[in-house]
Amino acid sequence: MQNVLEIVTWYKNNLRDLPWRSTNDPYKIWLSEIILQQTQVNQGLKYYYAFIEQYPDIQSLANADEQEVLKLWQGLGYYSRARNLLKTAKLVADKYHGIFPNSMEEILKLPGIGQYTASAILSFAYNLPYPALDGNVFRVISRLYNIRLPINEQKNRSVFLDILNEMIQGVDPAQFNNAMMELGAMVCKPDNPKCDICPVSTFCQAKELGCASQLPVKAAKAAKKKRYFNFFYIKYQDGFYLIKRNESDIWQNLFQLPMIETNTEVDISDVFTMLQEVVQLLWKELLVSGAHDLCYLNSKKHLLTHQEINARFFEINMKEKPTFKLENCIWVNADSKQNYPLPILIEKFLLSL
DNA sequence: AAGTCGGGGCC
DNA sequence: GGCCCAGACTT
Repeated sequence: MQNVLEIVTWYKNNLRDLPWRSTNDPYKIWLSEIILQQTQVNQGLKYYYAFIEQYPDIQSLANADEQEVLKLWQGLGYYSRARNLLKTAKLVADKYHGIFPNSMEEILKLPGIGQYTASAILSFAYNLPYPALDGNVFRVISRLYNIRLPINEQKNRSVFLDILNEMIQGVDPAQFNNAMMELGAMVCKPDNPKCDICPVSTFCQAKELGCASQLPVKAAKAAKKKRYFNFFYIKYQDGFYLIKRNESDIWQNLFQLPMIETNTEVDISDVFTMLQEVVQLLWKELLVSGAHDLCYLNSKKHLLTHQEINARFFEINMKEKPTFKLENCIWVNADSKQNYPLPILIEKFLLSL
């Protein structure tokens, strides 16, 4: 295909001199690919040098301990990459005699290596014709061929791979993959693509249609759900009740004020209904379950995740006829940036009394 | 299929 | 402030 030749030729004349491009040592290729997952080249470069210096080959890495590796990884983010790096080093050292496997089937079994990284290693280290489909390549292909299928939907992946498998025929696989990513990183950028210097602008359908900036398409993420946690501060004698959360949700196993969750903001007229449910919950805990999950504060820290939690507290005095007072209700809006631990939510409420 | 893991660069 | 980056993994 003509556009492939243009891209590869452009790459040969304009490539950045990056250390992992002047080797086909599978260890160095693999290391660079792990470091560069979701990481820009400029950010990953110094970590690559540090790792190569500290661990010049896979055996030396396999002998390292996890804390040492994590220390070297510090600041890069996505720390499971570092843990998987060590796991794979040990695996390759032990089960593959220190030689990186060279088949798709074997390489995909290694921790931290998915479809992209497997293809990258197989092409860069062993020159096998597997197209590497990363964020750059998704963008280049979607623009070149005006493909408006969302790139974050798994079912569309094969559309891109089919095209790439055609393109990679007859050219050097390593150069092809490098060229596509380099084009995406340096020219066909997310914002302000440099179409004026692009070697394939005359082949590009997005360029022709003037819609490059709108590609690639990503399916909208589902709207964040709001959850409404209606807490009841139920006084009894000198104390009040806490009840344990289950383990399949946020704040796993933490104790909290008895609570009814709703998916909309409750009307004050619903409070009595909720209160009846809460009292049933408490009685069930007290009488049926033997109060295993009742009644004291657990200080373990579990942080709020991405969901937006709206917490409302109702003060109930069980000595009298159950009542609530509006002036004793407070709202706590905890968003993902604030990361309120549950104990702090409860504390805020108790301090406000 | 959706959620999670991060720090940095860019608009 | 939102999106993106040489994605993989768990639920």
